[in-house]
Amino acid sequence: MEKARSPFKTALQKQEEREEKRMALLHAAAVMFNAQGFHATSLDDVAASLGISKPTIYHYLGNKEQVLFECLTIGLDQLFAAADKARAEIGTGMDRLRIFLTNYFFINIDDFGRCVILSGDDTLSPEGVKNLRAMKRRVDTALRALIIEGIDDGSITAVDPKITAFTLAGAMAWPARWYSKTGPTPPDAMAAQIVDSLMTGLAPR
Amino acid sequence: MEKARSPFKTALQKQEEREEKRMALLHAAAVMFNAQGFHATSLDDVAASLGISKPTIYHYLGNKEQVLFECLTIGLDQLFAAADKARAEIGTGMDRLRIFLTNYFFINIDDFGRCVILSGDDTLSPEGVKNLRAMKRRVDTALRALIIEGIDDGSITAVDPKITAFTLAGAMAWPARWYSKTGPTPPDAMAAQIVDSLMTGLAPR
DNA sequence: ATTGCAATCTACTAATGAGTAATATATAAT
DNA sequence: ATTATATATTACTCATTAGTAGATTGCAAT
Repeated sequence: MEKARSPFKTALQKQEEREEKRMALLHAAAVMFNAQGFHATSLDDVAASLGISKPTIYHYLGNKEQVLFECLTIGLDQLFAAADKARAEIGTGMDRLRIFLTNYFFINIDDFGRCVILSGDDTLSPEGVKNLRAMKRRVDTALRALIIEGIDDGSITAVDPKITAFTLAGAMAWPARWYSKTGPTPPDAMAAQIVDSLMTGLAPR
Repeated sequence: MEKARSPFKTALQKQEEREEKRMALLHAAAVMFNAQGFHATSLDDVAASLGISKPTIYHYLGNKEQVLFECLTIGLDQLFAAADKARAEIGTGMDRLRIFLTNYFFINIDDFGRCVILSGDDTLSPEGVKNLRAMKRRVDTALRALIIEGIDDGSITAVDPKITAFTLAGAMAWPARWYSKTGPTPPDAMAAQIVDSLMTGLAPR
């Protein structure tokens, strides 16, 4: 027999509710940071957009910089997870690079990923910048590794991995600035077009 | 016989002095906007960096948004001039595209060009955004024209001009975020590497 | 001389927004 | 019952900063 639905919450449920609220706050903040920029967004506005008051944000997340830092961490974690997953895939280096870049695109046009691209390093404290840089470096390293593996197995033409990683990252980051999911070209199609175009450039000849 | 150097200035000299001061103000503002972001930079700070007071900025430039708008206009004018010049050059479409992109790089790592890339559209009033968009579109149009000319004369492989223009723009914009002129790789070398890498991708096969 | 204009300052205002203190309520634990 | 903890609020403080008013100085033209 099922337990009757009870209004009395278990510890686990409360934990989950808290986490859900935390995420809702972060998401609301990310959206507003992306739309208006970090400094132009007040925590009062973020709170108001969820129908709550500012101190509640402090209760769940701490100060404004921490809010941003959490958003960036989520975005970067997504990128890193995508890199890990792509690297574990079977296929040539180019195959796996294509998979990674496609997901890179999806993450970059998502709220937390956009945050990573749109926030300048300048917004954080020196401490925060250091942590952020380290996370970004991990993603860059993974990207380079994929390129190198492709060169080694002959699926990618001989290029400079470092420069190539930068140009690819730049090309993938740019859409965060202008692409709208609700525009004429749906995300899948846009990702395919951009990634195809880049892959053509990297194909052996 | 030469005129004696006189401390009494002609109208022209005064005009020039004014213009020089105006530019010095814009440059100082651009540098600080790039380093800390628009909203995190106060006009008091900009003024202080030149040893003057805030009202002087208002005397020369008007309000804060106008200061930014001027900076952006200068950067975009530089880009457009580079495009014009490249298009007037002789050589294949690819040759001219290479010339344009190389200069695009130099402009983008310069103070006013950086401003264009680092400032989100969000910072300006709706009016300003409209003007800015129009200027950006002109540059994008020129870039696409070069790509199309290259495809037509066979110096560039058949690609989608729109998508290619976006990926190129993204790849060229990215260095504004991380490249430092005083780092290990000098601007010329960095430009050459990046542009070469992109051109390889566009070469016919 | 006087009037006007350009450049610059000091000293304000008015608004905004980060962060906190004190408080209220509800639930959970003892 | 009582005490502690989590959630959320109102109502502040304090610092920052865009923008302005008004004064000052000096040069230039009449």
